[in-house]
Amino acid sequence: MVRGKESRSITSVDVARKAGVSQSTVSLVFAGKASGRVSPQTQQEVLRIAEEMGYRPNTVARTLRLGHTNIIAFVIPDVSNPFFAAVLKGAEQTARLHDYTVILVSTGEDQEWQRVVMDALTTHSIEGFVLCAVRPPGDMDIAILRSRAVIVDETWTGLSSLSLDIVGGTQAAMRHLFGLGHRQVAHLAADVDVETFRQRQRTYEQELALRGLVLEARYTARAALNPASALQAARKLLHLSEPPTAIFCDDDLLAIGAYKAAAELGWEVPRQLSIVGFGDGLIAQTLAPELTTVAIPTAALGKRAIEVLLADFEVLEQPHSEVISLELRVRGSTTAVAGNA
Amino acid sequence: MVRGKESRSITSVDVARKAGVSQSTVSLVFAGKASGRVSPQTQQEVLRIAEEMGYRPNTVARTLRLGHTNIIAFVIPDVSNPFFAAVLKGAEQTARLHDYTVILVSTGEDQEWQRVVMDALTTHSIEGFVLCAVRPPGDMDIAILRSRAVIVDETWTGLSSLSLDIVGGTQAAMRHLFGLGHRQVAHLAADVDVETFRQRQRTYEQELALRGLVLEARYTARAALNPASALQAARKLLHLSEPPTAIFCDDDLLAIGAYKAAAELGWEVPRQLSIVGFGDGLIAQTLAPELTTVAIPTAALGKRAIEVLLADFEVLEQPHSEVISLELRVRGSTTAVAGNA
DNA sequence: CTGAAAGCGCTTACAG
DNA sequence: CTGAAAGCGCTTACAG
Repeated sequence: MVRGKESRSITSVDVARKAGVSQSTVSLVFAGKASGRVSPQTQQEVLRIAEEMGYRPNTVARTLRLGHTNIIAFVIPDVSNPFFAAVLKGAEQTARLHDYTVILVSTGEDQEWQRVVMDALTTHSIEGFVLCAVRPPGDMDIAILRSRAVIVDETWTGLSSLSLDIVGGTQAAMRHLFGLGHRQVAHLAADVDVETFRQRQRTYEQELALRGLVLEARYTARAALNPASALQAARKLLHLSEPPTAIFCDDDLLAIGAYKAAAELGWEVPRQLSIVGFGDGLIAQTLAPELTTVAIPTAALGKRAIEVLLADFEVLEQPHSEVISLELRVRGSTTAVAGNA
Repeated sequence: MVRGKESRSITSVDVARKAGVSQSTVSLVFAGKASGRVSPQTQQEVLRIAEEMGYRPNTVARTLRLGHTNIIAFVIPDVSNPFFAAVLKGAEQTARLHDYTVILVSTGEDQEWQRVVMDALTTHSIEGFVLCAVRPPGDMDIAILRSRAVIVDETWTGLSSLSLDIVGGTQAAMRHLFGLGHRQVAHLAADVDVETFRQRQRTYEQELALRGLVLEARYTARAALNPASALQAARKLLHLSEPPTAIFCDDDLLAIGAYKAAAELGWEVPRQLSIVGFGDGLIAQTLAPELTTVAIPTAALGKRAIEVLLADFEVLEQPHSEVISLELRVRGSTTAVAGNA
């Protein structure tokens, strides 16, 4: 394994020699296919010797022979976003139950992850993909991914998908604010080009229209998914001549910026500014007051992603699509509109 | 790769046949060892045909032949702790530069990760390990890990390590509080049995002793590394008959609980309670006021871990040990002691 | 400059 | 119940 020092490791041949049986016999014992084919005594003996010698089957050889690994790549745009960690956690547990290992591939900002994934894929070392809020690279042949990938929080023609009911979640958030009397509702939008965020934007606009409210361009501010960028964008909103009484944030991460901007101006949340987030992870609990937010069932999402993927491995039917509904969790960051407007 | 449908994939033999050359030639071209051994025209031709057929070398076969993978496992106790995500990010970038892939192994609460790691290791599918705040399982033969693993934020006999100057960091935090006049400094401790936290505890105690302050058992509260547990523990501290004027938290995650407990009592941070954390990730910026905390250079840590590991692969010398110093970042959560005591 | 062949360590019919 | 042997797809001396 390690360069430099070739401490050749123990193989089934070594064990066989020492146990005085054939290599096939050792192999059968370790593959769990020995019952009825190898006598119990022989099995015992083989296991004992193997243990003694510290033998462990080489999975690389096994994979080459069998033609499939047991590795699923979990592809996300950014490891430092806690949302993905939470989904991964669910995925990993479920995968482990089915004897699969999940590896994390973080694409980062560079679009170059295509290379990584293409390689991994076509290189036969990865069996399936969970694409979490990332799309396949544009120039990729989708046929190669078919029934080997499930896309989460996105959709893609030809791939199984697990989408979130972003529309429903956004509606719940907006209606909650409207119900509290807010009419000047701003949108702190994620400046990321994926469908999940475009849906929030569209629904935000539709909800305003449904209430007969005008959509004002200056009420939408865009920010990258980090607190610093969110703060800058939120500042712009709060410094408007007629500032919003509530902000709908595309992600809890962005809500951090809204809290900070409010604090800078000495505004009290929620009395002078109501804030709604999207996600409901650690951040929502960390903020004070705790954040009213659209909860995404992350662990369940990860679990389901693996289940769908494994099902896809078995049958080559149509891609499977599933929508997961979202609930608004009302906490301390929203209240009835006051005299701020 | 995928069960069910054996869409046999294209191999070097297929390419060779179509290109009218031998399989060896194709192999040499793709291994980048063709120059001077295969004519440029032939190379061109092979590449063209391969491209046309969608050929991609099978890395599993390559690994079996070569005897080493290019996979490093990054082992952490909990994916949902943002600290690890940050370290991983640094590790991943560096590994990629050296053509290694990092996979994430999260051990979870169960100690059963030993099985996972042992398997992975002895199974020849993983080349090296970064153990991040986890120790090798007790019953593991360390020889097998030697020069294949680097341990971060921990130490272990026989393994290269990257430790943090926890003592220095804790001293800086305590001295900062003492300098502000605090004498009743509580310790919100992580209830996790790893050296990094034991060091904080010891240093906390030593610093008190150095100032001639008595160590009061009730001033130390233990909590699991999540906000809910931290809140419970922090409550205990604040409800003491003589509550602390400052709390030193073993981790930023625990500081969340301290903020919450203070908020419950209507105490203002830092005026009525100073709080110091440990970590300095997203959480420190999310809390309001922003958290004074001991900063751990996560990205640099991840980067260095990979570098040390790769160096270990090359030479079989003594394990390498390195200590990374920590800086206190003073922010808004600490101030001079008031009349609260 | 090019090819035939051995071998990495397994799994699995096939024959006894 | 057990073994000899082919083959997964590469890499790399070795021979020409």
